[in-house]
Amino acid sequence: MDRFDFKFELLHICAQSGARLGRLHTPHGIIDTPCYMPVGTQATVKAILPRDLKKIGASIILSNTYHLFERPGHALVKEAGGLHQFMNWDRPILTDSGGFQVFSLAASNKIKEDGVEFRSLLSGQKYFFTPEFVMEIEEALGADIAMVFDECAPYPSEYAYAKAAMERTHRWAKRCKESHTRADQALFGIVQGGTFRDLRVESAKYLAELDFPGYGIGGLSVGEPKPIMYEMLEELMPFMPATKPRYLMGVGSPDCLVEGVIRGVDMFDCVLQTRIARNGLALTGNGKHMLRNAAYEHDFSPIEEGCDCYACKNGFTRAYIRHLVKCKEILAAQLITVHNLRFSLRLMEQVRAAIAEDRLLDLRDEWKAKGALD
RNA sequence: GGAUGGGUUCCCGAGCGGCCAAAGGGAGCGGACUGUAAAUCCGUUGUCAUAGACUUCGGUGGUUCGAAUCCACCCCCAUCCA
Repeated sequence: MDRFDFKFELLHICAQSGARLGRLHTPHGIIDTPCYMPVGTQATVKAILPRDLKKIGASIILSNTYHLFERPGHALVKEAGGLHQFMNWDRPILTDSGGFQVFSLAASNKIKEDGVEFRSLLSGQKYFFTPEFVMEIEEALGADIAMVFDECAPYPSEYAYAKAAMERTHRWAKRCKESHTRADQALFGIVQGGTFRDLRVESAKYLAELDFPGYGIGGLSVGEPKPIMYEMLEELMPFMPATKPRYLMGVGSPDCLVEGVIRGVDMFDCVLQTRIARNGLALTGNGKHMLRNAAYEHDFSPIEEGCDCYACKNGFTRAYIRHLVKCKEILAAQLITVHNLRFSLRLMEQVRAAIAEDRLLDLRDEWKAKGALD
């Protein structure tokens, strides 16, 4: 494809909260921000059809470089015509770089200056990921947005280590940028720096200079208390280019989504919604409901009164879903997944509307009072 | 009627003199889950209770310092033989 202009329109800033309302243009469509991106690690958002993802308003989904590299292999995805065609999803896709896997599977990996040596947990095979190789994979996958290969320091980390990981991430970001060739794919840099303010600021500044079309904020929500994550966001945000989208990686729960938006985040992704769905936990406007629990045995109301998801609109009751969960029926995962995703996407729709009306803090407080953010 | 194998805590099922309130599953109950090694994982499940105490292994007796475990009789169940 020809060069694509990944224009990010900053439409409005909430007078009450400072939250940003925007619109990101990609080859496969426009994304209204702030947005929540459902995660489809293995080229599928678990337990839901692409058709239904579209229906509930998912404008972009995530997939994973590391997983697809291992299975089925990026060459195969390329042979299929790219990830969109392979998984039958014609809206935007963002691929994570595998940097998080380096961190989350650290026991079996060696981090070196040039890249990371992986011992695959799937096959036992050894691989060596360099920034250049990751770019090759991500280009073969062909997502609208690719992430640079980064190193995500765990929490807690020593200052020296967080600094070293951040600096390595910076060098890798530069190398990613230099080796990235697809003009129809945006490459986002990733801010690191652990839980250290000065590092976060330094990282934001450094990456801003590299001039990426968008920026991930990585290494947060990795076990640190929420106030620390919020503080880091507040510290680094003034140094993020205002005209570029900001993507808080791996976040989050309803409360983190709202608090993130208030602190200037434009994009989020999180596996929580789909994972807890498969474990019987539903998100609602008055808090989480563990539908497996005996409390719902005779509860013939929908997961959430007034919800417009397929499960809630079509007579699927809590009692029935509890039955399905207890029987480990696949339909339980499907129904709760569609609900949790719709809940989160609707939450973001409402957040966007509130930004436009300069009342996001009011909305946050209303939700808090109702328990929606518990 | 005879032979053999069995009857264990909600269920299945180990245990075969003390380390047994009794392995392991299942089921039940509860919890966790935030760039997905996750339709996963963890806890709990006799009673009262802090410790600790008390009642359990078909029934009744017995042997023993001590029995789910050994003995006797009885009651059930399964298979086979008449």
